Amino acid sequence: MSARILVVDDEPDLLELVRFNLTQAGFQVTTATSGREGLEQLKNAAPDLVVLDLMLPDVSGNDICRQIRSDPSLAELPILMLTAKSEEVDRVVGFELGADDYVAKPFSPRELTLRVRAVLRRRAGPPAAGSIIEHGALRVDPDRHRCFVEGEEIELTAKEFRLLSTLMAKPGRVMTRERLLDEVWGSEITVTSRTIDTHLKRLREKLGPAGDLIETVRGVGYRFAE
Amino acid sequence: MSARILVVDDEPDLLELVRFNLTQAGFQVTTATSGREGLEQLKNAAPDLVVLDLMLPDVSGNDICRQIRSDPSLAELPILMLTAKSEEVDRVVGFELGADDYVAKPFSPRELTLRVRAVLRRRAGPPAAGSIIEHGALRVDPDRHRCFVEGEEIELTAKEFRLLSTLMAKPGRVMTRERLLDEVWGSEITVTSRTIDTHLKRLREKLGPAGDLIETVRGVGYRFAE
DNA sequence: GCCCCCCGTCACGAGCCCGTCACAAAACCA
DNA sequence: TGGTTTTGTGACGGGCTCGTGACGGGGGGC
Repeated sequence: MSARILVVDDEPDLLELVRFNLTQAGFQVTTATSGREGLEQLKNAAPDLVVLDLMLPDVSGNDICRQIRSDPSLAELPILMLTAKSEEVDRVVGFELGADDYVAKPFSPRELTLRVRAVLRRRAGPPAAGSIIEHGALRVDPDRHRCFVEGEEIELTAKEFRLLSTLMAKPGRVMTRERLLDEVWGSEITVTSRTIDTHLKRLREKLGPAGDLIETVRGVGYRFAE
Repeated sequence: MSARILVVDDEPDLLELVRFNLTQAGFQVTTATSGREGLEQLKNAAPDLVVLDLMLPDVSGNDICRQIRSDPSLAELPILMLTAKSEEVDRVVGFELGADDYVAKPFSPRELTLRVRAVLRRRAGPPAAGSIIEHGALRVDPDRHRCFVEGEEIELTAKEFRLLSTLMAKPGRVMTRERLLDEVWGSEITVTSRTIDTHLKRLREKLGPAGDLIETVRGVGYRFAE
């Protein structure tokens, strides 16, 4: 019933922290302290999700990510990346590496648990249809980190993508700026709420005509059209 | 309305700094200069959140953390840790013991306030079960921030919407102007009670025939028809 | 080292929401 | 019926909110 999670990190303290919290949250957790060890375990018994530190001494998180994605039996395995700097996230969740989501250090245990659950939930969806969210001419594929407008791919940055996904997850429902800060920025909330405006402007710009689907509710927040 | 926060720190300067900024941000702040004193206050009157220095002379922040978490009546109390060093170890220890977030010294007042708010927000959970309120031809959907009269959408401003929602929440019950000021305007009571009249006029206007559902109770206030 | 991209901030401007005022209307009281 | 109090209403100015363009910093790729 409960999902099995492999955590790979070379720092014993951090590893223990993650293990402790995910166990508390009801997951079956196994650990590895190096990339090599992690890959070994993956071959023996594939878990339902991998939490992977980007910075590892021997095999980097990048390499592991790539190896997982290129192995047919593991290609669909959800990956949650731990990154030291939030600037790295573009590569991580972009085309290059194909992680499902990321959590920037330092993170709170609660946030980690939430994101693990979110990724598992997405993956657990109807296997054929995947977890693609589609509204009007807009199509978003969280697993692949891709976005299409009328079939044409739009390249979004990590923040833009999360912002759009969050809004589209509950169509018609107003999200306050505070709420968006929680969901998109997570624990790294050192930004003005006005920052959202800027990202939204860029997002609308990139989406072109479909940008109108994101509605402004003055004095309240933003809403994705139903 | 505004959350109560207990700040525990042995450094008077820092304590004052935190107290000042959180007070400015609209919180009710109480302070303690030692772990023992902090625990004492916790037992007397539990706040909504504790800001806790990890390094305290008598009882360490860790111990307080542990004691809070092991006390059933306090187990859910959000804790924000202040750590002197941003090293991983502090973070790990704090989190493992159940702190909700941490702020590394030196920190900016803004960051502290932001994190306090974020923790409180997360603990508060989703802002009420947004059930649709419906009476007669009028339908109000707080989640979507939408209002319909006989199926046709009426565009309301933020204040108008809150005013209508408040009145509709208790149909048949008279709301005094003071009450409405509290509920709709909240802490910013810098408004004449006559302002309500104007908003109500505009609201009735927009609602058209359904505007009659808002009844005036002379000398008392307003009431939504049953 | 250089350039590019992403991100966060700021300043400016437009639009409109909001609050107030003054006056009209209505209700209450004698 | 007249005076008083309370509420409705129209108009107006200020200020808040949001959109937008520009800028700088920081990191990675080349």
